[in-house]
Amino acid sequence: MDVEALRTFVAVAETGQFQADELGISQQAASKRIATLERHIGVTLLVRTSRGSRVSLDGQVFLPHAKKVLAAVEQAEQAVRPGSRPLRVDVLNRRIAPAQAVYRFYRSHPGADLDAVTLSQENAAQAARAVLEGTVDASFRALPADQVPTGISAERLLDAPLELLVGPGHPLADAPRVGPADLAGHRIWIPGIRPGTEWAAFYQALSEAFGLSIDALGPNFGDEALMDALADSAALATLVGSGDRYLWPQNHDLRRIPLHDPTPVYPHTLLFRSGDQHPVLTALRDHLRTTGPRTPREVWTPGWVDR
Amino acid sequence: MDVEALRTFVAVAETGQFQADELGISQQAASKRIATLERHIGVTLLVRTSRGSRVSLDGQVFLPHAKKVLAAVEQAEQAVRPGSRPLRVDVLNRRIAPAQAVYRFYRSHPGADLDAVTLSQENAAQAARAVLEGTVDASFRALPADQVPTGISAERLLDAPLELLVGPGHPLADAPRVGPADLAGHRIWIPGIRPGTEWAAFYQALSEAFGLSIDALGPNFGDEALMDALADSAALATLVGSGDRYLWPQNHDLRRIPLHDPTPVYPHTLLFRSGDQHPVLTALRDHLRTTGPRTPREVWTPGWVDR
DNA sequence: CACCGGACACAACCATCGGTTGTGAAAGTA
DNA sequence: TACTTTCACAACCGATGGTTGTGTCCGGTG
Repeated sequence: MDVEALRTFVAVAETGQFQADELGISQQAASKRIATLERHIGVTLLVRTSRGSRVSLDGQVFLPHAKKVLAAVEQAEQAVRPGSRPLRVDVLNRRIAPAQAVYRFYRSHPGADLDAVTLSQENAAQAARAVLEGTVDASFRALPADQVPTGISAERLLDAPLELLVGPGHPLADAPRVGPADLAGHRIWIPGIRPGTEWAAFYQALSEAFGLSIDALGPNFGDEALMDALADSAALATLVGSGDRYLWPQNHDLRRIPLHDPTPVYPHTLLFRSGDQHPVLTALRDHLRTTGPRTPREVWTPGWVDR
Repeated sequence: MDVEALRTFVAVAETGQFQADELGISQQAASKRIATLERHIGVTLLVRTSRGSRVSLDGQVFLPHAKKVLAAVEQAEQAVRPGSRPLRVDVLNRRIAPAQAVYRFYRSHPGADLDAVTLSQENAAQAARAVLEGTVDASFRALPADQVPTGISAERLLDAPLELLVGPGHPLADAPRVGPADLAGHRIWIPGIRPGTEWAAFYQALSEAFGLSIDALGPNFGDEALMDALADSAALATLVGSGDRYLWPQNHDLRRIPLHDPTPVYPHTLLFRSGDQHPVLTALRDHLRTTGPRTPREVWTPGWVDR
């Protein structure tokens, strides 16, 4: 049974003629459609005269059923219409740049139907699978363009500049700005980075590019422990995103020192299903493209990042 | 939205794979169907893996709606399925042969869902229109084959032999059998036949064929009045179908005298919508074809009757 | 009474669609 | 590594469903 034929039948039944102007098909096509429908269900639905058509008795029985089918179809389409449910965005971690960017987007789009979740996937490949399966609609990751699975689109929408975070006793504590190469010889500790993740790859590339010694291994005993260690050490430093909200460097007299010439940036990339029509997703991408903190200054990213 | 695609989606969702064996289509066809459906509604319904498919979150939302559409379609088809309502047969008049034939059919088919109605249409053309419009499903009439409207089928299924009905004083009252030609010169009165009807045409043809004087005009004052007149008259006669149930010739000592050589028969023809699939209609036609009182003897019918 | 116009069906034609078979890629398994 | 399973893509092709053109029916009209 063809849904379009039902639509045609309802229209003809209501207008009384096959002149289906608003149907967008010719009278002959409407005639064939309904003839096919009648042949399919085995009864005559319309009484044709030379001055129009009326519904037969069987047609009168069939009409409300046809309308019910059409209503069910409409409801089914409505139920999954893009935008009918909140957009689920994986922001990785509520402290870092993606979460704050999504929050700014939400502030500037008050009606946006949006859930920010933290999925805690191991790595970008698992996050991509979660996106593919619909667990979330989008996820902020950093993924080389040639590793994006089929069915997933990746857009680099958020560059997070890195800053050096040191305690008051560190030799660079009072420098107004630091170049990445200046960090050579200093010990940089970034706990909680698990091997095999894109974070590990990023810091690996960074250390190779500038001859740094970045210690990205070891368990993470919590931000407080890290900050305590930084505050007490004259040799230890770490790297954080310029927008990361740590509570609170001030409490420990920690210093954020911007990196320049070039500025290493972490290339947050939004993964989403190719062709996803969700209006909030579209708006979020537009927002990030136009208002994101992409800096015009010279930046450094790993070689495996596009552009 | 294609209903078949919904059916396919439900099957795939339940089996977990595109091996749509019971769908009667190939795996590739199922894949294309669902891809088209997904493109149409704008969301991904299934998560494809190399070992089957699972429904995505959107698919889980969509699935019950799809089932509802299919149920509505099934109900719509059920509502007008041939046989879902009683067959309405116009028997013209409960006294004459068609009504009795339908009654015999009903007796031999106890479960048959059947309404016998008397439509009181003026003539066969109007009855045909009523059939076409679905007011009744079938009507017993006598209609030349070349006057059957398009969309109507006509089957001559019931031959009603005529008998002479006379009072005890009539010259032919004691004849065991009479030939039509023997009636020439006798006055035959058949009240209640309106001009323009197929009955008038039948008696007109009969009178011309055998040189009879049939008075078919005049109002019908009721069967009782006719029988009273017959009982009292030595010159008056009328013609009745051999199966017609008049109450009661015996009361007036009326005589039924069969006509032979040839036997004029009234060719009751069943009009019904071409292609009507109603099982009771099919059974009724079969019944009449096999058990009807079609006589092998020599019969007379008007020239405009087929065969 | 002949003509006209509205409405539907039929015929011919054609693009699109939805099916098939054949093949390839991905991923789990022996 | 080789094999199996499963789904997607490509090529092909007949059926489907659209179009235009035309015919018929029938009621209204000059």
